[in-house]
Amino acid sequence: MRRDIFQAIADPTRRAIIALIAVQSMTPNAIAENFNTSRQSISKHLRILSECELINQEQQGREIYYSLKIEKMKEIDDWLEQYRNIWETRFNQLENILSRLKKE
Amino acid sequence: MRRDIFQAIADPTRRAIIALIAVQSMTPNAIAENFNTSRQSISKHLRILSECELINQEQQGREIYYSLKIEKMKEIDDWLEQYRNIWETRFNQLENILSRLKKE
DNA sequence: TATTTGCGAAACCAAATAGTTGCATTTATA
DNA sequence: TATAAATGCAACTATTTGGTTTCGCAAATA
Repeated sequence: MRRDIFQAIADPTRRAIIALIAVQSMTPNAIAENFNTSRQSISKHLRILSECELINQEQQGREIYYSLKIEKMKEIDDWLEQYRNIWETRFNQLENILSRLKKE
Repeated sequence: MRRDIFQAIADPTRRAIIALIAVQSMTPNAIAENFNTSRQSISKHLRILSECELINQEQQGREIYYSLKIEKMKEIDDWLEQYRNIWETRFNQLENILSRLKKE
């Protein structure tokens, strides 16, 4: 069973959940209100996000507040780093070509 | 059928293919040599990457050279932007707290 | 020309996924 | 105390996924 951050963000519903709880912690019910799917399916997504260590949960009485572990999102950023180098190099090369063309 | 860049990078084999062809364009056979899976399964991954518009292909005789559309990777970076703001803010807040503690 | 090579596509299969329904448990409230 | 609300979990289902095997086609080569 693959359980990494790339798996976590592959599903559009999970990306939407991430966007919601990035702003403020929310209960499963409150999250589910934003989708036209059942509360249980949201709970399953939350479990997956939890297994990927992408979210925190805090029990408050009978409610559980979920929030985003923002630092985990940085892992994607780290992975992207190698490609960012490539596209910036290409962009600079393009700039050089353009400025050379301009001079001629 | 979901076919977006997040789907594309969800699979570890596809991430490895992306890493390979980011450096230089390669044929399916050459790519497959780097994995212990069949050429056909690599071809299927290439088709998915193609449907996500993540790769270019260039026919050369009977060989097809695949390369990464690096600018497409930037889409992930754009999506990350919103979260980058959050984690940088939090980091700055932490820094402020630390420097205040230091002064006291 | 006959054979080999590189490739994509189709048919098939097992496992994973996303969703549902139906519980059980704990906490709040009438 | 009885009931309602918030939640997680298990069982089940349909669909998707990643892989294999087999095939056909076009290009290279003997």
